[in-house]
Amino acid sequence: MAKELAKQYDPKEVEDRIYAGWLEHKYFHAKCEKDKDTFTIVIPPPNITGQLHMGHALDNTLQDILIRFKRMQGFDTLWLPGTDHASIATEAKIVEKMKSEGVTKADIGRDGFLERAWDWKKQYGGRIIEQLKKLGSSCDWDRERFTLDEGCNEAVKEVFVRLYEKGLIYRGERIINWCPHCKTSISDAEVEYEEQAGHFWHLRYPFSDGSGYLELATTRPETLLGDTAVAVNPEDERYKHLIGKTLILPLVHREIPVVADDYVEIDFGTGVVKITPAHDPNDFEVGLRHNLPVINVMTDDAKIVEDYPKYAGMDRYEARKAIVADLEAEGALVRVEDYTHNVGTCYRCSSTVEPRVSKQWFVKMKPLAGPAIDAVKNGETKFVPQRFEKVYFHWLENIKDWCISRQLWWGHRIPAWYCADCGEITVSKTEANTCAHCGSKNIEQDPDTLDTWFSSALWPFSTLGWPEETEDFKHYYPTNTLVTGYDIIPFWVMRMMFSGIEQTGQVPFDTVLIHGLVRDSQGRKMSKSLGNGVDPLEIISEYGADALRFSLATGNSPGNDMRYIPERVEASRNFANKIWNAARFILMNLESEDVPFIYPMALALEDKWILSKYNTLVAEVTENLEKYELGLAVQKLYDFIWDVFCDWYIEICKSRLNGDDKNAKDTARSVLVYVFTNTLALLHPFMPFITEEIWQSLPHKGEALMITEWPKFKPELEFANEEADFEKIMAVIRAIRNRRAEMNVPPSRKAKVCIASADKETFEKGNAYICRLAYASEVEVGDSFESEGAVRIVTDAATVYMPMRELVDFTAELARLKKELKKALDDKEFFEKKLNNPGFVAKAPAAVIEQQKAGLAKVLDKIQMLEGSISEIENS
RNA sequence: GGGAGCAUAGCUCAGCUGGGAGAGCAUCUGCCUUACAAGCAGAGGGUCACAGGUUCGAGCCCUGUUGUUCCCACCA
Repeated sequence: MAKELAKQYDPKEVEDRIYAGWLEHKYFHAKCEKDKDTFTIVIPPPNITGQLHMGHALDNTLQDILIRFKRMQGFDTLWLPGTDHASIATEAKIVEKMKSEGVTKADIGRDGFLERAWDWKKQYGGRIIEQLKKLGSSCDWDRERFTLDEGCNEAVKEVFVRLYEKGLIYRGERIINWCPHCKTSISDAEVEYEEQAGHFWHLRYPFSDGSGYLELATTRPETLLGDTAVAVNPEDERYKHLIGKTLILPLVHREIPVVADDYVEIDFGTGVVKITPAHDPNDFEVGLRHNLPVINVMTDDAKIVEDYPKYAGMDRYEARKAIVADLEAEGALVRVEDYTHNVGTCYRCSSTVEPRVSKQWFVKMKPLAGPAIDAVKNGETKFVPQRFEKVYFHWLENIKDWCISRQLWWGHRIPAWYCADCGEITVSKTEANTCAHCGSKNIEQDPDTLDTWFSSALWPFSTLGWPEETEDFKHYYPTNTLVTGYDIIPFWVMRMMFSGIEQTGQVPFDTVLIHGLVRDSQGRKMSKSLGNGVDPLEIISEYGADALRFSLATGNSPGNDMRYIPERVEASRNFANKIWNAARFILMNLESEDVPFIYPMALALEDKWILSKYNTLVAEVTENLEKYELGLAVQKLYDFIWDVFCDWYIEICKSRLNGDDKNAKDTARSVLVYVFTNTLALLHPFMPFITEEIWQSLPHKGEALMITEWPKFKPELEFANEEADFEKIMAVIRAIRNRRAEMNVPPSRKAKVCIASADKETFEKGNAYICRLAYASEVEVGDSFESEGAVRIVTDAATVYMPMRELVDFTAELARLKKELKKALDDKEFFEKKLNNPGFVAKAPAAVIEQQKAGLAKVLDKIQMLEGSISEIENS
């Protein structure tokens, strides 16, 4: 940065250059320093299909803030990046692309498909990484991982085999959620429910003995083909006597029993439920209890199977129409009613999920859930904010076995082989050639792959080299903070917790920092279909990454959703510009032989004030960051830099900088540089680019701001008395400005300012800048002044007289002073009431009582001065 | 049906362990004061949803009500 700087900050010119510099010096690289405490974050790996969106921008901004903060604090920090193969999402995209070329999976086969998938990964997998760099993410790119890379693959196989051998992974025929579009099973967590308008078809099933009918209702008449019973509640007086009788299933004309089961609600509908074990999870349970046959009526793309020739090949909705028509023809349809109900949909493609009985692999969850619950209950891992523990507990406490097999090709292939001779399963970490049970070579590997979340669940340790006892694993595991959105708790956080505990014996991280969603300016979810998404890259190119990061960090509290408001990014950009200009000012006042700030030096009152303020800022920002109150920290930095440092301190320094006193000038310069560069350090985690750029061009020690030491609170910089004294001067300046504005006096019209105060010493110190900031021609400090024809301004420490006779309306002046007096008397009453309250004096903490007493004393002084001024006017 | 969040200035939101309500934007007034008009100085604007309670003291804690958003469950 040259000494002649542009008036406006141009992030485009700075950001890529600064980032390249950091990379070149390997500042992001974790060196596995054994003597240091570690701070580790593993990135929530974005999908390789993905593009950076606002959610990523928020998530990664928060992580980068924490990592940069801890790095400056001297931790051996590791932010481990990577991407997720996202089996179902990626496979869907590739299939879609193939479709446009007229190619199907069957055409090219498994190997051909995987080849395409890896090409895809090569082409798009790096895209989002480049986008994360634009944001300023200080990830250790040398350690970048991929959920499907060799190491992760090893970890997956290791875990699968371990769990299998412990009996925690099993294969079984269960009812699962099936997506007919993706043609794969999906887990319970991957089903989203949405309300849909539908119908309630009231049907009647005749008794086989011809003794009448039983009426029931269904929302899915096509499943009738698979009915194997009808159920009633055992306590239902209407139907008790019918239990055990048989009915003739309409259309199919199969004989099915009437069974009794508690699951049936007496009060809902007719109190009779058709039971289709193959296509409804509740019915499946009923079926198990009553030993009912399971009849699958649908193919993997939700068409009716060939067993029902009339409907075979129809998809479920076509079949529904046909079946309803036939039921009507057969006289089995009583009536149709409109009905809205919740329908399960696939979280990836939104197709209606078809519950289906199928042979799949499952993880037995109960034994794994217990320790994961305990780890949070006993505080080994805590959620920020804590309320999300409830979500976590709720999921784990009600968890069902996790269906982990997917009928997909892109993913970790299940390491299980089936023997054609003895029918046994061989599970092995390495490629199996012979059946472990009978030695036959006639074995074949399971064609399915694992749920993409199976590998994500291992991410905090698989990425560190586990199951090998690597140096990285020993040094950096367990990790510290996991940063993610609340929507990912059931998919990922929970699974990392039980996997980490089960596999490594330790929780994978000590803190889970939860953030909300970034919504559009109207509070709607950003989505492709609404077209309301905001592209972070466009924002970065228009306003700069720092401005985007700053907006995302400001005014956001953990766990709460936030809206993306364009004006806020603009405000953040303005803030960056403000900092830039403060830097310009300081630079233009520096001289080549500039003196460093070495305490103690001959500090002026205002120097002690700013140092004291800065010192408090250090303590507060550090504490806020340690407590994950990032929004509070950044707000304080904003206020300090803009309102305290720029609007007051810089302005005040101008008189010394423009003056002839060399020592005073040097002191001002060194304090300016000291406070500013250290404040840049505090701001660096939030706005890394501009702070680094400016810091580099100011006098500094060290190579780069991002690796300098985090500022520390220094007792020797605490100046409580000077702070209070200086506030008196500020109050006077503000009061004068206020009065002048009210009287419409332009700044160009200077006036003499006379300050009468018991604390003359303080006001004399401020003489020079009171002149400057209060538009005074000269400032005189004394015990009392000739008041005739003067504007009177009363603060709690001084009475100010400004001789401006021709501008003063004394009637109005008197009214104003009386109004202020009234206000002061009210304040007096407020304090006295408190201090005269025995309960308050007896129970309130001493500090609070002191505070009230001090307040009262100030008000009393003010009242005295106001009364003096009023009587002066009245007597003149 | 169960659970959670939110309700604070015109708008969007902060408000840390309870101690006289804050910011940004918008509005109004006056300023090109040699770092910054993406700026400076000032002003107006709030019964902190409502009703109770605890407390010397409540935006903050407790109970209830209303409105709103979300998550889970799924009565076929």
